[in-house]
Amino acid sequence: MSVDYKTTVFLPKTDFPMRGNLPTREPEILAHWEEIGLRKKLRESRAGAEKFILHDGPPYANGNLHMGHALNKVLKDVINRSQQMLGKDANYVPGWDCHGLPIEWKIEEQYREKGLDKDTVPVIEFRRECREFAQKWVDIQTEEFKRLGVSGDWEQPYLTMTFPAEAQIAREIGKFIMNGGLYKGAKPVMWSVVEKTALADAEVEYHDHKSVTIHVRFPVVEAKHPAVEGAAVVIWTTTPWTMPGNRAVAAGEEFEYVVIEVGEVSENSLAKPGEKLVVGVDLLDQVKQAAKIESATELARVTGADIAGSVLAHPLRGQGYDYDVPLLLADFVTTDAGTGFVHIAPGHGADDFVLGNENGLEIPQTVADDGYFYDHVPIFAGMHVLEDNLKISAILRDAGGLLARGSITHSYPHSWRSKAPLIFRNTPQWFISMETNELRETALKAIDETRFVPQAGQTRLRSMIEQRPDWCISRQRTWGVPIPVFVEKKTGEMLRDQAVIDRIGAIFEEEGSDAWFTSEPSRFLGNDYNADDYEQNKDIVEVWFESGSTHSFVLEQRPDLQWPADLYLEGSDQHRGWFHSSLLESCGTRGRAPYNAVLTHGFVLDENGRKMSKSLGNITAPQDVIGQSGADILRLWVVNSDYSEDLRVGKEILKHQADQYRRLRNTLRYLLGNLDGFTEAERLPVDEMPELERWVLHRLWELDAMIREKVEAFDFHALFTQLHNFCAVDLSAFYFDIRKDSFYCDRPDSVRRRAARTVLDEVFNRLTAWLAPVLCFTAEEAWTTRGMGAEESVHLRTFPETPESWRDDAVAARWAEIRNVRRVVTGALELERNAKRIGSSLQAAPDVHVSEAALKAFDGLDAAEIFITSGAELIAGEGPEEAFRLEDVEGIAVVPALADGGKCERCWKVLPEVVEPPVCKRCADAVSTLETAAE
RNA sequence: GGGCUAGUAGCUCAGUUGGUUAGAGCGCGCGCUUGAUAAGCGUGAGGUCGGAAGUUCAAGUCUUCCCUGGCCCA
Repeated sequence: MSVDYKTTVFLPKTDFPMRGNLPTREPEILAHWEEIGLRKKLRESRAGAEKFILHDGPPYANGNLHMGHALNKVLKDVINRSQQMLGKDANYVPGWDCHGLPIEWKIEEQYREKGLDKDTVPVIEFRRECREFAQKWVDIQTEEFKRLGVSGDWEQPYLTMTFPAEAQIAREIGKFIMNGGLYKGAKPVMWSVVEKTALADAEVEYHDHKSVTIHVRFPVVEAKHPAVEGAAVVIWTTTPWTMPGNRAVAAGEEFEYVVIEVGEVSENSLAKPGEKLVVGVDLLDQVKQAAKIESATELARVTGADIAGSVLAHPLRGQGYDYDVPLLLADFVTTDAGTGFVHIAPGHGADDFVLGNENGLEIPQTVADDGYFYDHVPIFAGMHVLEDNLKISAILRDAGGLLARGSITHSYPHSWRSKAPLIFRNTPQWFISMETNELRETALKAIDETRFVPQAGQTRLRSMIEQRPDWCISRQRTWGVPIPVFVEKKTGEMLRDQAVIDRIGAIFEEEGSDAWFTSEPSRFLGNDYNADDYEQNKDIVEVWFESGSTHSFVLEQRPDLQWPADLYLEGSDQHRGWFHSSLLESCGTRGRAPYNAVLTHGFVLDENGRKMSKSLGNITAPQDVIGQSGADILRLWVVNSDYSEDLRVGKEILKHQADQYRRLRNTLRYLLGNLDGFTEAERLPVDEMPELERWVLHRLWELDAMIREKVEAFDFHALFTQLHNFCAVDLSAFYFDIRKDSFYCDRPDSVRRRAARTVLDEVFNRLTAWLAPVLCFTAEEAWTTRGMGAEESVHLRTFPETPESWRDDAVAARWAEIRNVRRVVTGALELERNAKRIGSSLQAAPDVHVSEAALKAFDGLDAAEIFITSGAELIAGEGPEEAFRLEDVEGIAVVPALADGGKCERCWKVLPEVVEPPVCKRCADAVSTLETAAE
């Protein structure tokens, strides 16, 4: 009788498909989670457990997600999920940054398209539209984040524009009002004299503009170097109107300057024969040409360092400009154009302002908001900064200060709205002092007490805090939280009264900060003050202050969270941003950082390490990855990259993620297939297991320890590399391959098969849990496919405890030796295969010559089973000359031979016992139990 | 221009205090299996460690300079 033995073999059986089809399946899994209320169950399951709070840095609500968002949120999710698997209560509350300029622009843009003027729209109406715009993008991004598999409180996220948030932001500013940290100062900003408003950098357009240029003498009054005594330093500027604001001249420290005596000059030259001038060596020819100097004698050469500290006189000395003009050193001085000296007007340039501050210079207010000089400005009062430059240079000429006049057409900033040229103008602003209350010192101490991952973040943040100037928190804008300050008109003093701040907070809490613009000031001031005596500030606070305050209105105020956060996690640009502002805000109000640890990740680049940009056409969009491959593929990319540096992504890299995914998925599938029908009754105690199974348990023990360590270190790259190697090298290529025969052919009640299936069960339980934080969809699919255990979701589980007793270093060492021998055997068989002497390894029965030590490792083991051959002879000794050896494995020699006997039709082994019957004894026995069972 | 940071096989990454022929996984080529089959196993080929100079008995590892990127400033 002929039997189809294939039907008697226990082949893997599972509903878990080989192909993930993730773009379709993932949304189904999301819907399922929604249906069973997974989020609620998760929170309940961890009630009372130790909290792990990763405080979300709010993305800006004004567009679709890009890869940077995806990377950031997936990393956060992997960390939250893995902390959750450690048994902690990792409640994640996502948030959004809703105020600010980019949204204002969008709304203004819409107005322009409709032909409306922003200034004719009531503030409240404008703010309402901004709010709606932000809300729209919050909703869109919520859906996009959810689709990535990010688990969090999407029902109740935090938004910086909710009334309670706005109220708390105002109260936080109030703390700085009360503790004296907030003060009113001034700094130069881009200013449009047409619109009478400050402009942000992004609102500035550059167009060609023709400017009057002047070379001006600054006579040396006190020389630091004898060579410049009696000489005049020459500066060049394209903005004559800044001369009244001049307070210093800057030189380059290592630049070379030349002192000349003027010889002959052209007829209409303003230079005087015999006078001594100082200019940069490289620019001497240009200056001579501009000043129409025909000849000059070089008297000396000096460096910037030589003459620094000299004192100069303003060219209008004696006419109201009698102060000393110091000669300073600055690294922004160049020799590209001009004279090698830069005239410094601290109120009219960013560099000038910083240099002025560093050197304690006066920062004069010379220009009113309409572009006319203030009345208090000597000589120039009433003149216009853009229109009267010729007049200004004539005045300088008459005073003997002008060396030359010219004009230049150059790229110059203009307003994007009015297209009018802009000026840098010193304007009143609100600052938080870095020194009052020792804010800088407190912040630096807080940095030292914070854990940084990677460590380099600490240095970077530290050096920024060390160097940064006072924090300018005011913006002359509309969409944001107003700085809730009243200034007494008579004294110019700001009002410091906690009762007023409390009132403002209470009103904002109910009505939002719109109330600041709609209510009478008396409502906030109460009965103690006369509203007429006070000026209400209309500046809003910059958005970095708002997001820097999220810890106060999210962590402190939600009972399901706690302050400080365990972790802040953002891209490395946030050293200047959120990490920075949160630190300052919290140190200024609470004396310490709002976080215990800070993790930074790099930026997403294309496959060549270039920045992604539309013009390069190298953009990878998360929506496309999800649609084509699935969110789990994107999540896999995150952990397969080293986030401590910049990450690359592109077609080829994503293809590799899909390849790796397939290996993981098939490992799960093989486990499921061979665990079909496994019950507790089949489980075998560890001490009755073969050594191979005990080796697998040892590996699980090792991995368990590794995973817990890597999760705490947030090192998912190392974690996943090892996990993948375990699946590919230890399981698929080794353990599964060897035990395949047992799974398929042993009788179900055999010890060997029961042991192996018990181990598969342990592997499955751990692998699904270990993979779950990353492959959140696939792990769930595998877990629910098996449909066992009380938990309805893999995400409700914790990493299974692994008994210490599974550790067996002796077994590990022995099997390392065994695998070495095995490598030589497979190498020898490969030659046989190439020579067409064998195909399947089961056709072989090699003689393996081994050292005594190796022989001992095989003690009590079936070598043929491990080699997946039909037979194998282990022989102590060196073996014959012609035997196969591997260079890097000493003392192992293999002489291949064909297995002797017939091929068992069921298990395909070639055994002497298979002669008449078509199957071997083991298989005959196994088949008989099946027949018994069938009867 | 300044601060921080990176450049190791086609790809993602390891490479300990400088010390043998620089490793892994994936991909690729070839072979086997056809009972994990749009899977599985085996095996092989790939690197002047961004470049140059230097220190040293010895440099992927230390020093200097240069090139190419990235983030933040100016």
